[in-house]
Amino acid sequence: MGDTPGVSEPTLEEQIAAYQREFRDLDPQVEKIVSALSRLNRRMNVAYGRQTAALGISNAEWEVLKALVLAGAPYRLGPSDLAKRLGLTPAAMTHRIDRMVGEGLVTRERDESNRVRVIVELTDEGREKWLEAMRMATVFEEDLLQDLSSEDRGVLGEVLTRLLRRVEDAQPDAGGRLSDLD
Amino acid sequence: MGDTPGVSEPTLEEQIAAYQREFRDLDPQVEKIVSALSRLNRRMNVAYGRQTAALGISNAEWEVLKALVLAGAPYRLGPSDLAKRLGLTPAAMTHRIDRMVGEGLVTRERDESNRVRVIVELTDEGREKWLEAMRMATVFEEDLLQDLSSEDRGVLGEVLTRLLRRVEDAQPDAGGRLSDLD
DNA sequence: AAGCTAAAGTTCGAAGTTGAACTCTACACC
DNA sequence: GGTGTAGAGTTCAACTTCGAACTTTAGCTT
Repeated sequence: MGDTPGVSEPTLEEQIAAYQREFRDLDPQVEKIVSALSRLNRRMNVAYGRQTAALGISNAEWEVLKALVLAGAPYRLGPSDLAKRLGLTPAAMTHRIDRMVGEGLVTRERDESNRVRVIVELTDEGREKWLEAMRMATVFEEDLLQDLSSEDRGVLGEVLTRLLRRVEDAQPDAGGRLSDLD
Repeated sequence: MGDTPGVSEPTLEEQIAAYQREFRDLDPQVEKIVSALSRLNRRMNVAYGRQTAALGISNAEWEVLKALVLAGAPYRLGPSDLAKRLGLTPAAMTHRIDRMVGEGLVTRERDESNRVRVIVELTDEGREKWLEAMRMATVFEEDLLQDLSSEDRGVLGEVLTRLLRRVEDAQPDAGGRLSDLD
């Protein structure tokens, strides 16, 4: 097998060098930021995935739990609201809720004051799962940022929010699905 | 229908405030960084998705084109290598390549020197698509970072790579799928 | 009041992904 | 040289998602 050298994923530095070779007018500074961001995000999702799996749920389900908790007590939202917040189609939301009802994480009932609507509500078990996931997540996040001084953290948070505001203004979620795509 | 107030996605600030309400020992500084990162990434993927869609390809296909270009001339990789780099199962890779062969973006042929292997190679059309996507992406990225001074960009790039190194060390891709999950 | 229109959810079929089983080739060992 | 083992890639069934069609209810309009 002396044929193919160790063809593993290129490092960030190799990747940037390769892009510059193939695409002359590339700003390496910009590329570094964008690529690091994207890789970092992927790794973080993997980490979250391992943690939620340890709790017997999926990242997808964790997203639903988070949205419900964020809504505040009594932790209720309609399927459409949930779908909007998670960037899913209503169809996908229907199935996701089916599953989670089956697992006892949420309940689904018709809104008697407006019978077109459905209310999805967090169960105690769902809330408990969220809490455990949250505990694990914060440990991981704290570890991730361990090497950053408090000032660095402040600056990083500021810069990222600045960038976020810029995309959000350019992309006012109008109309469009916020599908994840990656 | 004056019943449900405008239940739209909470802003980053609202989200952090809500989490603090529900989970006492949450570091708002950490949460801000992590949430901004994740939202930013989602928005960026939406933006890339619109651009690649304008070229008649998907983000998924763009990822394959990128991996092949990164491999350097003659732009060849095996399905397993591709799968590893993209964080997909070999099964998914098979189907993805099927599609892309049908669209003329890549070719697939057996490696005559080792007939177990398959070589996926970028076509000229595939390379051209990559180039156009790259041009659009860099315009978007430059616009995204427009408000950041060169020093800010440098610092941001450094900090992000530092974080990336930290997760990569803790998570040496060993064994595990690098599935995206969100 | 009858009918229109809009909105909420669900159902259905097509597309993409996954994990597991399977096939085929290359290489090592006795 | 035959057998075994490991690796590459594909096939298959189950699951998740999407887009579009559809059902049901609420609120308008005349």
